[in-house]
Amino acid sequence: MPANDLNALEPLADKLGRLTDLSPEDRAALLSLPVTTEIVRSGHYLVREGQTPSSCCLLVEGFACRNKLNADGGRQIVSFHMRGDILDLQHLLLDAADHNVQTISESTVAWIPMSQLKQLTFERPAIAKAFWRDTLIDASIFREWVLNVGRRDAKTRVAHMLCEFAARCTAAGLGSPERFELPMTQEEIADATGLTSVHVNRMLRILDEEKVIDRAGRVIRISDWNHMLHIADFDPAYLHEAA
Amino acid sequence: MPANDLNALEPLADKLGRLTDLSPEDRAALLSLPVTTEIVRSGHYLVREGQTPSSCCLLVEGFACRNKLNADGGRQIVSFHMRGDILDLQHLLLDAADHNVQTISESTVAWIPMSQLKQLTFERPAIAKAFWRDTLIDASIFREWVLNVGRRDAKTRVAHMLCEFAARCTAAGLGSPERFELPMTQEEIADATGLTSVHVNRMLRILDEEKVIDRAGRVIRISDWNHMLHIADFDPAYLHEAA
DNA sequence: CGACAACTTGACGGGCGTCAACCGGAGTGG
DNA sequence: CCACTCCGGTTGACGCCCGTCAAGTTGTCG
Repeated sequence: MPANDLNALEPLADKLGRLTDLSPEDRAALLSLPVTTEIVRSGHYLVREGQTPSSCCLLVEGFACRNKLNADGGRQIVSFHMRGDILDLQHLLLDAADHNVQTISESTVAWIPMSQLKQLTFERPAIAKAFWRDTLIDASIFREWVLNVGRRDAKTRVAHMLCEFAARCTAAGLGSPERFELPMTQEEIADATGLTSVHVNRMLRILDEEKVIDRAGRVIRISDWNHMLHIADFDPAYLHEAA
Repeated sequence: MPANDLNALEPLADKLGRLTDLSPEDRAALLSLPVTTEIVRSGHYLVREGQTPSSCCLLVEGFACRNKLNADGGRQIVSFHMRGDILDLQHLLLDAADHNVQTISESTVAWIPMSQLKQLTFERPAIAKAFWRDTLIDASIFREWVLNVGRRDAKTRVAHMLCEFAARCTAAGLGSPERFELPMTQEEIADATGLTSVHVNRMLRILDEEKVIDRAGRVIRISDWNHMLHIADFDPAYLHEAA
């Protein structure tokens, strides 16, 4: 658990570099943040609803999700995250966490003291801008998820989730539509799409049978991406990936 | 259509003042923004998906919603807005609109040139902070909506939407749980909750019959707020209203 | 008083949840 | 090296919540 691992911040610097133009000085300032890295198992809670974190959690390797629970204990996953994503940037300006953050695979995370992050955003407007832009893209993704769970049928819903995950993996350099690996269980796909794991399984089987996707365990191959986009009602504009 | 209506910016200044501490100078700078006000009918589009607005739209009076359409033309409302809300702040940093913004009642809106807003956030960190905080709260509300449409049954879902609307109206000085008025049709409630207008009607009748709410046209009275919170699975923490 | 939008209610059907059983692979311990 | 456990995945049977369709009512505005 090194106290200051430069490599841990690289994925973040890369991601912010995709969001906005960062000067070499901005990038250097970012990379010199003090961090504590940690390896955690799948299912580990990084933030729990109600807490007021004093450190900010950066995902260096692996996958995580944000989720909320309803009164019956039903879980709704509201987003998935991967290498380079900051998982609780909102606590820079909000007090208590309004949702949980949990790993869905073994992961490496880096903790950055909130005070240092605050200072960095104060001193470096370009970095504040990149963070704000990241927040706005997050919000856009949430809006698309409201549409996905509210107004699409089960098959389209699952396909859409797969498309978004494929697109984001591709942007993060973790695969391509032609081949990427799902880190999550079918139950987690269900919690993300507002379905049950049984029905997710049925929909995946149908997508496979109809040759929309090609499954081998958790490895997904999508040979006809345009066809998939159509089936999934997926338009990547909401990801705002073009800088 | 006055070119510079000071009163139009008051609701915004009040709202930002609730989000963060603004110095008198910050407030004055905000209030001196050039605006063009306009009165529009219910159903008017203020922003359309795909556009890249050059002005930012502030809701001065009335109500609006953000919505997205799926491939079948189904509409999903992703948020409601009221006096003092900025409707497309995201276009400060994002290019093309990823959703529509539409009034749901006759409304007064104020257009602020994007360039002026950008400059203000550049010169006044406190205002940038307030805007960022507003963005973060928006995102929190979207997350709760994902949970609402994904993991709650129809009755709870409608009740939750009513609770949120009541809470936000109360914060904006537009009513109280004991009495507030819905500006939207039952079809719009349906589009916000991922249901159909027929089923929304059934749920409202049940909530009324069970004395959870008391309806008279679009006027809602909730005498036992704690009971309503329970029925609706509503915890206002996600609104982050305490400064 | 006619037109139209919003609201209301009933009948019926289907998409998805629930329940339950079984399979396969990975990890674990004897 | 095999038995056992456990988690995740798979499949079928059945039922309910909510969508669909359709008709009627109310209220409002011209």
